[in-house]
Amino acid sequence: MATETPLPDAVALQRFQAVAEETRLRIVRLLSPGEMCVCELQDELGAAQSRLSFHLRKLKDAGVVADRREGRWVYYRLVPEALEEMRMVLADVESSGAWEPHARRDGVCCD
Amino acid sequence: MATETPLPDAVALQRFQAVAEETRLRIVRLLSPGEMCVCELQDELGAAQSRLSFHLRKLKDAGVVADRREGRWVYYRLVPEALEEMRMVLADVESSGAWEPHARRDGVCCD
DNA sequence: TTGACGTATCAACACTCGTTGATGTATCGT
DNA sequence: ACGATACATCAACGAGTGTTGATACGTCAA
Repeated sequence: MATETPLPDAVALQRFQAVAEETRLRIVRLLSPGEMCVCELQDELGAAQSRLSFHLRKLKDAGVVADRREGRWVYYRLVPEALEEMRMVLADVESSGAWEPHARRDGVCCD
Repeated sequence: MATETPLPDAVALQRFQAVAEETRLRIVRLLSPGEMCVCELQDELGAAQSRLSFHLRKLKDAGVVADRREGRWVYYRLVPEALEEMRMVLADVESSGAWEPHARRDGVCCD
């Protein structure tokens, strides 16, 4: 396998995609106070088990949540680093701009 | 506080959805230093015109960008408030957790 | 007016994504 | 061993989303 450029955006993009869905954003908010097992989330969301499992996998693949098995139960928790990284992406975009109107060379924009 | 509706509000969700796409995330980053007209973005992205227009509309509908017409050209710029709001959503989720392992009543999690 | 240019919108298609129901896997209690 | 529970995975379907090419709209210059 050739060294494919890791495309630093790819990870961030996947994380935004993970959060950009109603059920998954609700899951993230539910996990905010602390970890929960799947059955608890199931109660809170009123979602079918396979549906919930599908979304939890999306979040896990994106690194937004992590899981831990304890006996029969699997507990999910947030990964603060992932959320922090997303915030930094947004902060970078926000801060690098001078927000001056049309700070371009004068003349036409298209040649 | 009777705020028993931590449901992800539609606006924040729409904004995350707007950013959670490769082309649109690139657009947001390109607009970071300042506004750009569509043809400039077209050059930078190498995207077809109708495709770019489609994505710009998504971003605009979500309130992530705003546009301004100047003669024949339309300039797009970021809306800092929208980005700030997204950051706050993430910050709220991050801060409200004590990150203590399994801070639940002991016993089973599911009755 | 005419034509050229920049941008938006539309219809059709293709593809991705979320949902559902069934089946599979791991752990526990008896 | 067995059955029950908690969770994951799979296949099929439907719905949503992005792409493409054509067309429409608005602005400017001649």
